[in-house]
Amino acid sequence: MATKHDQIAGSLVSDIITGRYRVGERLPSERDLSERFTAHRGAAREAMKKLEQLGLADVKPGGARVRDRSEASLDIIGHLLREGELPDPELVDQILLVISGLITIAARQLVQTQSLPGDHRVLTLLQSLYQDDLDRETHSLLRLELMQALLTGSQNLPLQLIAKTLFNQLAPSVVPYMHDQTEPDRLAYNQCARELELALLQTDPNAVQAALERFHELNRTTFREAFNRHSQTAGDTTQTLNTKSKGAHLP
Amino acid sequence: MATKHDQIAGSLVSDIITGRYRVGERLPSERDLSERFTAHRGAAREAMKKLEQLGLADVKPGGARVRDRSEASLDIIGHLLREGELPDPELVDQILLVISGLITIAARQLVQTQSLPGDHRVLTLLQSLYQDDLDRETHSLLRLELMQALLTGSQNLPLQLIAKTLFNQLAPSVVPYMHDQTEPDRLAYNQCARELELALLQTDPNAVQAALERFHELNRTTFREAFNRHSQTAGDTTQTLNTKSKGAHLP
DNA sequence: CGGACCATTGTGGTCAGACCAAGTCGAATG
DNA sequence: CATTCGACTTGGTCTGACCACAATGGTCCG
Repeated sequence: MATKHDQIAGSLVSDIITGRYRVGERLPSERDLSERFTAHRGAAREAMKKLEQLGLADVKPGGARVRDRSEASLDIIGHLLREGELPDPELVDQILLVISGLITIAARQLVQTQSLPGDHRVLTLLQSLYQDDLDRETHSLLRLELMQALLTGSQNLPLQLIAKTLFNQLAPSVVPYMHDQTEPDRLAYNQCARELELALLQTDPNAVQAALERFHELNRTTFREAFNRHSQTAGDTTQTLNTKSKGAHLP
Repeated sequence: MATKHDQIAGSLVSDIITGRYRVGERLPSERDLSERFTAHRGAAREAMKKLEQLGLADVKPGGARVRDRSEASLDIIGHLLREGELPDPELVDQILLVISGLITIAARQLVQTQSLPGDHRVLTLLQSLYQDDLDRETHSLLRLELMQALLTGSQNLPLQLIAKTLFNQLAPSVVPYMHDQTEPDRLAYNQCARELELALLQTDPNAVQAALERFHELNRTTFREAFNRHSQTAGDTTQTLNTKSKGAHLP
């Protein structure tokens, strides 16, 4: 069992995110909550603290009120993804779009600030991606490492922090569906790896961006396929949080 | 006077950010801190909570340890900017670069998902920017509103949250230097506003990006000038609380 | 009858002191 | 010398109380 304040916070976060409390509405008082959850007030207090930290509520003497979602912290993304039985595909797509964009920015900054040495991490990784004898998992990992390397190479701290935050929130909701993904299009990946390599060596930001755009499009479709396959088989799960039966008998 | 836990947290954050504690090193215990600041342990506890929330420390039974900066939350940016007597120009530049990139992503998504009606907020704002009889401040505000409108128009929640977070952290450290900025290059702005308008109406993502790139470059230089001017005249500010003397009287 | 004023009440904010479980670290032991 | 074990420290939680401030509703005055 989670701690008391985690229970309370989780319940409140869920209630707010799903819109059971309207924006501006008053939240229950700490004393109310502590009674309802048979906890001491400190627990309720910590829960409210968490809500405030997430930017979901505005807590001050006299009462706590619900904030607009657009005023929230980036950390609510994880909760939004976790809310339904399946992550909202549109939200996932938006996140992927942003991550792609961030990586592109990083890559552009990478080539614009310095001409990278031939043994730069990014180039090494790209060459590894050429190999034809990689299994799917290794290929996935290398792609991830490549993105990570581009971000690190940018030397742009805010950029790295944003990307890490986004990724950390996305990963837990998405990894379960990635295990048996379809075979990626190696040919396309190889081609686009070569493009990227060339663009990097020529320090041409626009070419880098173009190559990355293709790369991200590949990733996106690869992911979409795996995800869609799962969302089809999850059509009739009406349970809340336990005993997920994925009765899959499609034609 | 700030609250006790704010004092403690501020002190610790500053110490960590400036590197007075090395990564992995143990932080003082809550009981130590509460004694040193003549505060209740709860205050020290809340301070540690804040450190954990900022991702600066890893606090668990047995002791709290300093985390690597790359593991931190995006919210440390504000503290990093606030740390010196003047914000680190390089960091500011990185942030501006990221914000620019985010807005570009937003604009691309805006034109790719829907052809916008002629009376869309963004277009209205662009037309306002044409006018020649705007004073500097109005022009600034309109530019800000334009960026805001692009972000909102993207309908991309993660994107909006990130941009808002970044901007909110940057603003307080930067606004003081923006009041008497130099006159912006109206001609260039107007030209690039027209470009952007055309690109938006044609729903051409690449043209939108190109126009925005020019726009951001203008903003960046406008800002840089104002900022540089101040960093020159800030040689002899010896207030604050430690009377930092920075010699620096170059030709 | 309407509006300004004020005390009561409830709220979050803080404090004090205690106990518990988990981690730390050094001493005793094989 | 390596391992184990136990005392000690640390954060985590709980209890209960007091404080300052905001909200609320009633009262009083115009």
